[in-house]
Amino acid sequence: MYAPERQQEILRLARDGGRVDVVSLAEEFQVTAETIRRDLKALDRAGLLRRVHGGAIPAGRLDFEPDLAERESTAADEKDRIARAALAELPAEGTLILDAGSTVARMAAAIPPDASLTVVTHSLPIAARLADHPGIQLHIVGGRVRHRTRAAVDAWALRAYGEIRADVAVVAANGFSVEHGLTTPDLAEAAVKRAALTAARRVVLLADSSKYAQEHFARFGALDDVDLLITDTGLTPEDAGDIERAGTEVVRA
Amino acid sequence: MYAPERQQEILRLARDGGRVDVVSLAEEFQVTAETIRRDLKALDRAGLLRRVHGGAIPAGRLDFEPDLAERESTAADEKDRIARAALAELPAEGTLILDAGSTVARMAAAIPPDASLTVVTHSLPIAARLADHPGIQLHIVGGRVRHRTRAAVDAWALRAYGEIRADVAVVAANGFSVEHGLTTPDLAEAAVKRAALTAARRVVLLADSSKYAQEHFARFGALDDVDLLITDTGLTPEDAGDIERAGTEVVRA
DNA sequence: CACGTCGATGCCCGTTCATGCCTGTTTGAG
DNA sequence: CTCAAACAGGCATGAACGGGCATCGACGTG
Repeated sequence: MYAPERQQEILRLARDGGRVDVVSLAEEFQVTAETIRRDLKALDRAGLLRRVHGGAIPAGRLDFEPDLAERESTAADEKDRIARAALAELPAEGTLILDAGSTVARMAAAIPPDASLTVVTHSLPIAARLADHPGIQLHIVGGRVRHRTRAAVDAWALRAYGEIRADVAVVAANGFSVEHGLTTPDLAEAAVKRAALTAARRVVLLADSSKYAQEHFARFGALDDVDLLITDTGLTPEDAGDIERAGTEVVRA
Repeated sequence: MYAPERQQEILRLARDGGRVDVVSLAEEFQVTAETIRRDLKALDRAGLLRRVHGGAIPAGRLDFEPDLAERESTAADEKDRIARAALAELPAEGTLILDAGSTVARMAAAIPPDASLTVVTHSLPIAARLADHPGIQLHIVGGRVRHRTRAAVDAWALRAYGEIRADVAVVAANGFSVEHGLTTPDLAEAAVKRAALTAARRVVLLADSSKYAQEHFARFGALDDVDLLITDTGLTPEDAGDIERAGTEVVRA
C-alpha cells in the first residue's frame, strides 16, 4: 500500500469514527507509529485533520481553535510575568488601546476590578473578556475578523483608530529587532497595528524574548516608535542595551 | 478520550447548562479534578469559559439570570425551536446581519459547519461564537459596548450599518405589537437595530410569544418593516392573523 | 547493466506531554 | 471566625513525540 492510499484511508477512518489514534492505525496498516505520525502530520498540514496528542481528529469537528487554547507551555509562564509587569504600566485612569495577542489578552484578564479605564480594542477575545468589567468603558473596533487571530482588520478598523487618541497603546509583535523594527506575518493585521500605535501617546510593547531578532513578512513600525518594551529575562543584557540605546526603555520581568 | 475532545465537550456542557463544576466533570470523564482544572484553565485562557471557584461558566453569556433552572429552561426550549426554524430561513449563501439577543445567538450557534455566509453583527457573544466557523466571513461592527447586552452601539456602529447592504437581517425585540411596532428598553440600542434592519433587503424577527403586545421605551421600527416573524405556539392564531393582515408573514415553530 | 538519487520507512534516544499524586495555601459558606 | 473544599505548584511517570541516521527498493541516466 502506498503512502497516499494509506493517508486517504486514515482520513476516511477519522471522518467515519470521529477520531483516530496512532497505535491502532499502526497496527491496522502494519507500519510503525513513526510512519503514522508522518501521515497525520501531512494530513494536519493539509488542514484535513487536527493533530492531537496520541492521534487526530477530523478538522472542523472541534469548534474552537486549539492553538488559542494553548496548554501549559513553558512560554505561558513568562507571558504571565510579562503581563503582570505590564499591568504596572497602565494609567490609573485614562484611555487604553489593546492590540490582539495572547500576552496582551492575559494582561487584560488581570486588570483589577477596581480599575476605571476606557479601553479600545480590535481583539474579539479581549473584548469578550473585558465586556463585563464594571469599571471599564469598552469600545470595540469593527472590521473583518481574521479567523486565526480573532482580530478585526481592514477599512473599518483603520478608520476607527484614525479617529481616536489614547493615552497608552499596549501592542504585541511576532518579531522585533533594532534593525527591522516590529513585524508580524499578516499585512492586514500589520496595518491595524500601525494605526493603533499611531493613535496613542505612549506605546508599550509586550514581547517575550523568543521574538527578538525575528522578522516576519509585514512591518508595522520601528523599534523607536515604542516607548517601553516589556519582555522576559531571556533577553540578554547586551541586547537590552542595544535596544535602550535606540531609545526604548526596557523592562525585563 | 483526548484532551481537546474533553475540552470541547466541557465547553458544550457549559454552554448548554450555563455552568459546570469541577467535581462532576471529573466524575463524568473519569479523570481527576486536577485534569479538569487544567482543562478549565485552558478554556479560560482561550476566552471561551470564565473560571469561577468550583467550576466555570460560559464566557459571554447574555444575562446571568440568577436561576436558569426551570423557568429559563422552558423558555430555552421555545427559543431553541424558534432558532431552528430561523435557520431554515437563512440563504444558502449571501450576507447576513445578526442582531444581538439570546435567541439570535442560539440560531448563530446552530449554523451548520458547511454553511458559506458573510455575517455582520454588533453582538460580541455572537461574534465570539462565529469567529472560528470556517465557512463564515465574519465582520464585527464597532462601537461602544453596552455591558448588559454586550452589543456595540453609537456612532461607529450606526455608520457601519449605513455603509452596507445585506440579504437578510435577523433581529430581536423586547416587545412587538401591531400598534407600537418594535421596541426595546435602550435608546442607543434601538438606533443600532434600526440601522441594522434598514441595511437589509429582508428582515426576519425572532421573538417568543411573551414579547407580543409588550412595549418598551425605545421604538426602532414598525411591524411592517418585518417581512417574517418567527415565534412560538404561544401566540394565538388570532394575534397571528392580526400580524399577517399587517403584512408580516408569521411562522409559529 | 551499474551506479547514483530519492522517497518511504524503520529504528534510536533525548524531549515533551498528559495525567495523577502530594502539599501547602486560598476561598467562601456557615 | 472557622474549617472543609477548592486551588496552585511541584514532582513523578509512562506514553507519545520528533529529529537524525540507516536501510531498502524504485527509478533514471549514462
